[in-house]
Amino acid sequence: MSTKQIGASATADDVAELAGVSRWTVTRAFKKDASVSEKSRLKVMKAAEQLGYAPDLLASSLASDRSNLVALLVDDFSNPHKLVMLEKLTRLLRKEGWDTLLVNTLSEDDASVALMTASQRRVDAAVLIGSRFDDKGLATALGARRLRKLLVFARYSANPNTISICCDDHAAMSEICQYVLDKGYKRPIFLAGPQTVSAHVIRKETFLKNWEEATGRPAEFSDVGSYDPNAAYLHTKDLLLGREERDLPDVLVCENDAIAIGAIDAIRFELGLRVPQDIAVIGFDDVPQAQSPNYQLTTYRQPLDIMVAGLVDILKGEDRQDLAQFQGEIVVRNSA
Amino acid sequence: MSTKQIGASATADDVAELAGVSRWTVTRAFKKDASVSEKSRLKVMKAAEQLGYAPDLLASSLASDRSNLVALLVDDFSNPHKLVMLEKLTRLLRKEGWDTLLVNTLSEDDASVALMTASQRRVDAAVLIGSRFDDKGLATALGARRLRKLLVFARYSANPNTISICCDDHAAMSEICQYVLDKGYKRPIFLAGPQTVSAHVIRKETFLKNWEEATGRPAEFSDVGSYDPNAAYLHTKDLLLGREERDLPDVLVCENDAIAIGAIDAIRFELGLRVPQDIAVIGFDDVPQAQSPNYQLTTYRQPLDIMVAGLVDILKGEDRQDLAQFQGEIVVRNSA
DNA sequence: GAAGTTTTTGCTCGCGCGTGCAAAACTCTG
DNA sequence: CAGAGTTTTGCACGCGCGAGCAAAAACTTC
Repeated sequence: MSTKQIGASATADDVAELAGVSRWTVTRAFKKDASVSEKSRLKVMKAAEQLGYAPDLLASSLASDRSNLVALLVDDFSNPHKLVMLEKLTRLLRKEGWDTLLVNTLSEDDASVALMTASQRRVDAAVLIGSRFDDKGLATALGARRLRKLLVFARYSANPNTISICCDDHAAMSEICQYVLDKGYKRPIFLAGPQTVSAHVIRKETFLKNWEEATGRPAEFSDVGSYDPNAAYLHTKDLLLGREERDLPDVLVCENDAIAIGAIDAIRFELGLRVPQDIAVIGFDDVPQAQSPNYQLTTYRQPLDIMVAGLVDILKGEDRQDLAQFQGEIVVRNSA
Repeated sequence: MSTKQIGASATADDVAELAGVSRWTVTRAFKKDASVSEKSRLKVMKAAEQLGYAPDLLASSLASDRSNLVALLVDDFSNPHKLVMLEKLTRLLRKEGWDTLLVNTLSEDDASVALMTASQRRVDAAVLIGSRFDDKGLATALGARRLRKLLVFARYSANPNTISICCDDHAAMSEICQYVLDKGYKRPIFLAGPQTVSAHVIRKETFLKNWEEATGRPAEFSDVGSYDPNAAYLHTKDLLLGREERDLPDVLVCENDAIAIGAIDAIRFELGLRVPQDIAVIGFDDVPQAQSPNYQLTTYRQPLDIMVAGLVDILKGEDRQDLAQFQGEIVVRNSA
């Protein structure tokens, strides 16, 4: 029957014929814990090798209703931390047998469309890695779709249909606040990112609240429009340039490293001041740049590897309830 | 027939039944240039809306033998330029109707396995974006597989089965060399990345050759093991620390920005020298960091947007022969 | 309004594989 | 070597949709 064309891809039928077994034996030979005799498995493998056969994952997904595909939705590529996360996620996922669909959420209101795209590919799960994803929008998008699992990575989501994998921002920021107090800083400014999403408010609110409780005075804050270092540079310049010395902060507590790095540049090159002697800076994430001697950024490191492993557990169907409470650690360098 | 479960995904059959048309009319209503009457298209869309239907791309791919999927193979996530490329690629691809499979090439010899993975998903094309992909390995991997197209992005490949989309490295580096000569630098060192892949040698060879032709003296060079800024930092330190002043270079010409940035840090923080007054630095890529006032890196900008558009043309089946000759431009900042 | 032309609709067959069951082949015991 | 237990193999059916053709419907024209 199967008159193979040269270069055409072989199917399980072709392999079966060549190996002298049934198609289903071929299928089983390629499945991990399937019941095949060693003898026929070898026959199959030899034939498959000859024909250059590999199972068609499309057909397999369709038939089995499991795609072994995970969609990663990313809405912000200016934060260098994204690259670190992408690396760790794609690495472990692939090791564990999942392929990764990378979906660039093109604009603010594109998340639900992107989610739809993913569901049309029958992904086993969609993972949101972003700053602008809005809980409300997600609830809608999740509606009647056949999205098996919706995860939010590295940030908390209150959406009940969603699984958050993130560290305990409240605890983390409390720790940072305590560090700032211990170091004796008096006039902090909190530099927050876009505050459109409720979850992002946690770090800011925590810092402001803890600071006020500890000192009796409110702390100043300011919202940068994005997590882009260059944007943070301009924002910090606008915020601080021209201030009297007594109105300047002695420490900038930043929602993350992307902001912190831009802020450091602005302090040095726009204000002509020194970090940390004149103004100290604290970040969050511990991006690769943070260890550059240029920045030596004191920051907070999330346990990314463990978090990714937790994500994989969820994909495997394990029931984990401890995924929104990971503890990281302050990495003390020279910037504060 | 179709007793739909709540929350279960609707199929074209369900929609057809509800809309009172045949399944194929439903299919057509969702296809761009298909012939459907406006009347039935509306009926279909209304029914689809009610049921939350969207075509199953898996089944569609299987039946049509077109997946609208492109695999991006990335083997090096430490170079920040990768994030820029990923953003631009995923953005345009999605706009044009392709989804993106991001494959992390885990180790040196994993490229062909990764390629296999992609082909099992029936991707319409696989795009290599990396530093370590080896032409020879690719030739093998490409063997009898059903990879429709294999592209190499942002670097040249001599593999005949492969389409390179890159700028003219020879011309670019000649331009840089001329700039270095014009500025009157006398003792350059070329800092190259991993030189395992023949294509990477182009920039280095071009610079060394042009320099020697112009000055009659050979230029020094050194190979950094990777495109990681932190690695480049250490390498530069080892290379230059302890040299007599007359043995120090007056300019470092770097294969790309990742290396250049690490080099600048090393010059400042290990040698205690100034950029560009003591040692100038030139990069390649124009990563976002290059414009930081900290670095103000003079570098070479590739026309990424046009290159990505070229890639899309290829995917669309257009025949373009001009894809390995893109011209970029030197971006002069303060570092050289 | 008949005949011709164009648009729209329906349908058969197949894409490549997995599920779940039943038949077949083996293995073991007394 | 019969009978019971175990492993291995084969198969009918379906996953959801698309290509390509033929039938039906809608328009034109005179």
